[in-house]
Amino acid sequence: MPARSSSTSEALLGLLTIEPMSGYDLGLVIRESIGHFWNESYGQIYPNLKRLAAEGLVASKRERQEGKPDRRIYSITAKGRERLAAWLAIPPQPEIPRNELLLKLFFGAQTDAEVLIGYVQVMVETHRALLEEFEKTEREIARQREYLDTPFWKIAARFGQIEMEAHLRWAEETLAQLNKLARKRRSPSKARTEKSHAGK
Amino acid sequence: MPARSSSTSEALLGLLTIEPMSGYDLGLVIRESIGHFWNESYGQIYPNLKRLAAEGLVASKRERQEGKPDRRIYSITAKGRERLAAWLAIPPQPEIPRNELLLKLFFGAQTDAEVLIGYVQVMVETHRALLEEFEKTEREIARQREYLDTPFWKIAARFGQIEMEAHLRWAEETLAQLNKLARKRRSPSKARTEKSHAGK
DNA sequence: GGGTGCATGTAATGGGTTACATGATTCT
DNA sequence: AGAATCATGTAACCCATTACATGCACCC
Repeated sequence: MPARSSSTSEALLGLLTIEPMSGYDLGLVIRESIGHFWNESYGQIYPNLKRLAAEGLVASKRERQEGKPDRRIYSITAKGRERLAAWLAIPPQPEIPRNELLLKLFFGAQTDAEVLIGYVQVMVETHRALLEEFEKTEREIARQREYLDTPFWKIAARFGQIEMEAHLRWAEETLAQLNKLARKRRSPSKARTEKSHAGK
Repeated sequence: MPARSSSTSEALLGLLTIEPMSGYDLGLVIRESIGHFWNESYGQIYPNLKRLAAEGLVASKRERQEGKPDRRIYSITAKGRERLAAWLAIPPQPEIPRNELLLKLFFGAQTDAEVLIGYVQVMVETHRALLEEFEKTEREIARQREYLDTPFWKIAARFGQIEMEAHLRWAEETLAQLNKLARKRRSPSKARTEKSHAGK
């Protein structure tokens, strides 16, 4: 999506500071750690690891396993840590969001309020589940013995919590609004059927 | 980014229900209406309009202007409205966010807390400005004579407000945390220099 | 004369998801 | 025998940003 530069390889380097891992592991770890604010597919992970290895930013060794296929374990090198540090020193780029729910709501006059209510209700369910996940993550981090990384992981989990709580509050407010609109449209009492076009 | 389907053309169709517009106008309108949750560049707008016209979803006519170049004004057709309605009936896809600030914070143990504090402070400033923008947008919508679209625009503006407020609360909490960490690291009292690696 | 705004486009580039391909082993 | 999990990878596709190209008119 960005015409220049993405932080995919830096995300991989960062995860490898926690522990040496295989590409497969990285995929799993991403999903259950940074997955809520940073995603990577295997189609990105494997080619990126190859490139990182070619640049000497990670080292790899084959590991034999019993009853399972061989794994290629990657670990970050000193050079890789330098690259990660350099990346951390660059101010983060603001994200350009693409929120399809909001887009559909913005054009909500072009459809039935009932449909929109359904979308918001689905969102409430998923965000409630996400909130619980973030809370669980925070408790797990708190339970662990504290080391250098934990305060930062907590900060990320807190972001998710606070944002989900805010979204749920908005959803409640929005559902009330949409219900009012649905009622109004169903009862054409003094309802003026205004043009939806602003016209000239 | 999505391998299949994006809502770019539907966003354009939706905006054309408000008023017939040129591609140039669409770019401007996007920035000042849906720009906070949906962006399109001219490199997307113009080719998409062409495709929409070829499919008969929009009609175009050239408009001569004095002192300015000609404009090609697009308006949505009946077929275009059908397409938009069909799209609105499909549940919105959840967005996969990519938040670089959170990613850098997650790996915060690999750099100085001072640097991270700077990033969060910049975020506070920009989000405060955004909050004001959303509030201004809401006031403007409220001031306008109400028609079919306004309640939905308000809903979108409220989302921005509530989210920005939440982010600012998180930022305050996070700055307090980071300051504690910075102080702790500066004074190596009984500070155990634990390994940042989880090891095996 | 040169910068800025209006206006429409195209091309290069790069990134990301999905789908496909392969193959071993364990469980049912 | 067949499904599921572990594991690594490639290729097709598509989409989005950026940069480039063009040209007119107005203002300083």
